[in-house]
Amino acid sequence: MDSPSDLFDDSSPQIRSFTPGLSSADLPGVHTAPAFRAPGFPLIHHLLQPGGGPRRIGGILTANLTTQRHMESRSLEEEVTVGHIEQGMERAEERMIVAEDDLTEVKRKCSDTVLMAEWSQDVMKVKRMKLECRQKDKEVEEGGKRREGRRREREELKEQLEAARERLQALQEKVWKAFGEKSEKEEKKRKCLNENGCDGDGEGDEEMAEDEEDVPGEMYDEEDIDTAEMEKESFSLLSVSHFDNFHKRKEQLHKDRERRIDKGRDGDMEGIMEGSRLWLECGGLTRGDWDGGTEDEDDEGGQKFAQALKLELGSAVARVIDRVLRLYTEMTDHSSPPAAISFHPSDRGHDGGKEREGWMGLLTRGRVEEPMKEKEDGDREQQLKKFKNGGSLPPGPLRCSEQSDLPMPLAVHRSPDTRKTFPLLGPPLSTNLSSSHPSLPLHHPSLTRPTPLAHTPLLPPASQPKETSSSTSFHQTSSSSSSSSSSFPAPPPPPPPPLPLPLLHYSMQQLFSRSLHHPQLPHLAPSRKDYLSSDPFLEFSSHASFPPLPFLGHLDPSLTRHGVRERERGVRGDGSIRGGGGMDGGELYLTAGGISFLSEGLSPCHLKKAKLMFFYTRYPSSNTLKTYFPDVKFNRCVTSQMIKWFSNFREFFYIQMERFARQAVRDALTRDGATRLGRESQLRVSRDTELYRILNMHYNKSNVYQVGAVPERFIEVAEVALREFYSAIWTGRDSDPCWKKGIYKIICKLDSPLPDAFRMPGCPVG
DNA sequence: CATGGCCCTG
DNA sequence: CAGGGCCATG
Repeated sequence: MDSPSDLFDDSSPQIRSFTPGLSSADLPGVHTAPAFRAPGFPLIHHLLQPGGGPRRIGGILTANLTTQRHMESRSLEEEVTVGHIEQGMERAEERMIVAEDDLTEVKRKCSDTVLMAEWSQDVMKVKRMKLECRQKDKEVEEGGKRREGRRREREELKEQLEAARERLQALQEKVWKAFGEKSEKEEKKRKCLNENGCDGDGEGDEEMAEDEEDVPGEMYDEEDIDTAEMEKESFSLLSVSHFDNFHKRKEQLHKDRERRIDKGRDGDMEGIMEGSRLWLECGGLTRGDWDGGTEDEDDEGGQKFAQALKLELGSAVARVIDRVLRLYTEMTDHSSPPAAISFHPSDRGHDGGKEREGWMGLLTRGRVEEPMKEKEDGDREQQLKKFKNGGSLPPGPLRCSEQSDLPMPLAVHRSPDTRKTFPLLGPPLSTNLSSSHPSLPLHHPSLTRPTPLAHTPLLPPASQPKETSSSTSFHQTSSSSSSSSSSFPAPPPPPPPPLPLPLLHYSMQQLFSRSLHHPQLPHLAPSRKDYLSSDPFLEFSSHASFPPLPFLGHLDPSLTRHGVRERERGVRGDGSIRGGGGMDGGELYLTAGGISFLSEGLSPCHLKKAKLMFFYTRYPSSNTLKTYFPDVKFNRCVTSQMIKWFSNFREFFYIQMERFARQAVRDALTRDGATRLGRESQLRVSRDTELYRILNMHYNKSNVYQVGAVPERFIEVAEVALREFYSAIWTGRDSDPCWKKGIYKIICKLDSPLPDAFRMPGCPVG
């Protein structure tokens, strides 16, 4: 039960426990309300400073008592969600289990079985307590007598907290009995020396110092990191010996510290985040604890573990309390239902962390996609609901109305009072595809027009597409028509298709993000699934070999969220350790702060993705690129490189067009008898032509899109280009030095909106 | 200054 | 075929 692998299982329930009820439609105000706590509210972060606990034996006790006082002074009159406390307790328990594991390791060295047994017993007790708590929660929730129930809840919770605290203290004592051969003071002195700035007994000073560096600035951040760290920690527990692990951590610690020193004091938030990260990074070990050298590991290992343990316990309890408090403050701030507030990363869409980060991202980079996406979901769902209920809008293609309703998908971070918006409907470029080219059938799924037009000949003057041609090149593929609602919540009851499983191997990133816990993504909100039903990419997903593209980007914005965070922090190459080298070329980055998915540079993966994107857009704006490469840290260089990519793509494209056009002209000239027919056939770009083969080879080398999956639209565009080239050459316009410009102009208007799936960070498997 | 196109190179 | 350099354009 308490095997290390259970840690994962143990932690997943709490992820699930709150997410399902969190569909944004149910909580209209959630994503609008600033969920992060009101600025200036002190909470008890100062109690949470990690150094405080381990450095003095009474640390935790002090913290707890202070916390208690704090709680009582606030009197906690507002309702408190049992669930959150439970969550906190679970986490505390997790921590304890981790600690327990550590202890097991130590135990093996110290062979103190008795203590171990006691410890296990205690842990079990806590567990049991937790279970009871959970049961009570359910009872209480179902009871419906909110008011009384809450009051009682609070009482019970308080009691339980007390009990937990006491238990933790007891545990502490036991641990210290076992490992505290050295006196606390000695330990402290030693550490002070290591820290080289502390005047022996100055607890206050120490606390202050710790406050500056290690206090988690935002619980949300801490939580996020915490989870990641837990995972990492647990992971490492499985594979690496503790001491190895600790040494690694130590190294990272050093790096971290260096970086922090480098960065100096600019950016309080960064510092804070770093601090909390640092803390968690070393699994609760205080900085400097491991500076002592490596020889006497076994000797001091016990002590250190005890310290780590103590820290873990202390922080866990403190966190629980802080959670409660935070919850309390939030309850007073907004009247949203308790369930709406969750501190688990998995609902980051509705928690303050996400929101904050979104905003931070906004502030720092002006990127709005990430925060928007969250809202989009809600909006989509709302809209869906609206359709179901009111049915005021006609089902089916609604792009025009949408667009009128939605001025600029990505332009502005809309104010919280979200109107119905559908930013996902398409990238900004979609406007290019207005009916300014009436002669060109706009076949792209998301380019549906108010009235379905019959297919019009591609080439205005000379050539009419023949039946065969239209059957191959122009046939409205079932997919394109069926997904005509591509970027829109489709007709009223769209049965959410089953989530494609292969999703997971789209990129290792997913594996590492949350799939670790639940590969099946059971917490998917329905609104998210709607993407699947309405996304043109379904077309491709249905192909066996097409790994269902990156819906996870939406499903699990934590990826991009990490990206935002890293972005905020301005991670440099030196700060990140390139990890997961063999992972499909993905952008898995191990930074000091955890796994990050933000790529500093561009990988072959990105190139592949860009090529696939070329099927849709030949002239992506830099904004589009930024939108659809959320895992790329865009700087001038990267941006221009990517632009350059597309420039190269175009170049190749046009070269081929010209080549084939010239060939066609030659053919036409040589076999003038069959001119007409020959020319017609030459100017086709159906899927069985050489030109198509070449293009596909180039942009879809690994056949991520199976044959036939390449967007029809692209073939049309290619055909247009080919014919333009042909006619230009035929009429001798190519003598003009810039004869291609006109063609470019035409082609650039034929860009299609990119499927939402491309928003996913990562790499298309192919 | 950003961007795109073209030419050229390795 | 990716990318660098150069130039034109806006």
